[in-house]
Amino acid sequence: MVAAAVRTIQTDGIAALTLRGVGASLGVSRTALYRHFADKRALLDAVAAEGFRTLKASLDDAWTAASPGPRRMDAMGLAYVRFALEHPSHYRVMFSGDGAGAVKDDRATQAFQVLVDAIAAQQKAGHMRRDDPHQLALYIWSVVHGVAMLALDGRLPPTVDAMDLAALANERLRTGIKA
Amino acid sequence: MVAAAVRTIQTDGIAALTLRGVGASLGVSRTALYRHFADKRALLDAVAAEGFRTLKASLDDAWTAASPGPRRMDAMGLAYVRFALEHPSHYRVMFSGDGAGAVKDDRATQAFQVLVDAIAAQQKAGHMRRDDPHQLALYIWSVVHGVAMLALDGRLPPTVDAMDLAALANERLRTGIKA
DNA sequence: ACCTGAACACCGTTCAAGT
DNA sequence: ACCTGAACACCGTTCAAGT
Repeated sequence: MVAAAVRTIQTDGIAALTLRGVGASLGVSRTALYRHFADKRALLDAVAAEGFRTLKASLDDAWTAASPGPRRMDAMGLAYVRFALEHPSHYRVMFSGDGAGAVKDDRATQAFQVLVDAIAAQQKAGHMRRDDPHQLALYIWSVVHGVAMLALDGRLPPTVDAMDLAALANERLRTGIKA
Repeated sequence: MVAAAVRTIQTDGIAALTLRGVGASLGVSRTALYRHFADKRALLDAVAAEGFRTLKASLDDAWTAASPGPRRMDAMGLAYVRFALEHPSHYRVMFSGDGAGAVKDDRATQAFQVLVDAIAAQQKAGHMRRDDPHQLALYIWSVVHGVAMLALDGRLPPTVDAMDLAALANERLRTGIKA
């Protein structure tokens, strides 16, 4: 069900996500979805939860794979933007604003925690200034989220590659918060 | 008409913006709007254009009022985030994704140019590293846009003040791009 | 020129009813 | 337990018709 929803969002955009459509693509009545989800929001929350789960995994992998050193966090920053570019439908739903469901927030917090932990590690290793890790994490999150959203909303000039901007952003970001 | 649309978006959110509602709040039939706007998108484009116009004015004012020096750009960064917080309905519509209308892009480019010009000025004054101003502008835009979007989407912890985060972001941002 | 009412093809959601 | 069809209260949009 969630998979079917993601599929339609991917091909036709989030606005085209309709319970009737999801039902039809599953060969089932529209109202049948109400046996599994309270309403449309609940379906979207499930999509968002799945998104935050795979985002967390991506960040974890990037951090683990990166070799230690002052540039280690760059890998996570790039992985974040890459996730948004490769899963635009998930990403859009994850930050669709409105209200924040409980599940959604839970998963989001876990993904955020990966960032906070990485910051603490870099500080301990003497690679990053010892500001409050939570505040620093919010700042870093803002940077990569900003790059991701501008790219997804088609706000970057056609000549600019989103991942190039992400690389530049990570470079400047690191310079600004180094120890 | 645009004012009526903005009013409803402000009170009830962008999803509740309905042509019938706008018409009713103007004491006019829903279909009457089609004499003035091609469709709903055109109405939203008009809202976005108005938003970009006032954003440009805010940035201009902030830059003009700020005293020269290495910290001069901070005023613009804070003004940007403040605009988003004070005009959330406009801001949401301005970056609602989908497709980019021509008018919308025109105004957006003008607002963006204020940033590019400010960067060039800071570079000339020896306060900022001489990277390509356009790339630098996209980076700075990403930072403030990220802060604004996280704040508007309720993604910041309740304990965190959005303007405080904006101030921290500007501080780290400046450190990362200083000459 | 500007507005109206009816109509069309959609929505999400509810509910009685089926197996 | 799971699904269905009809129904309700909405949408955006079109169009013939009014002044």
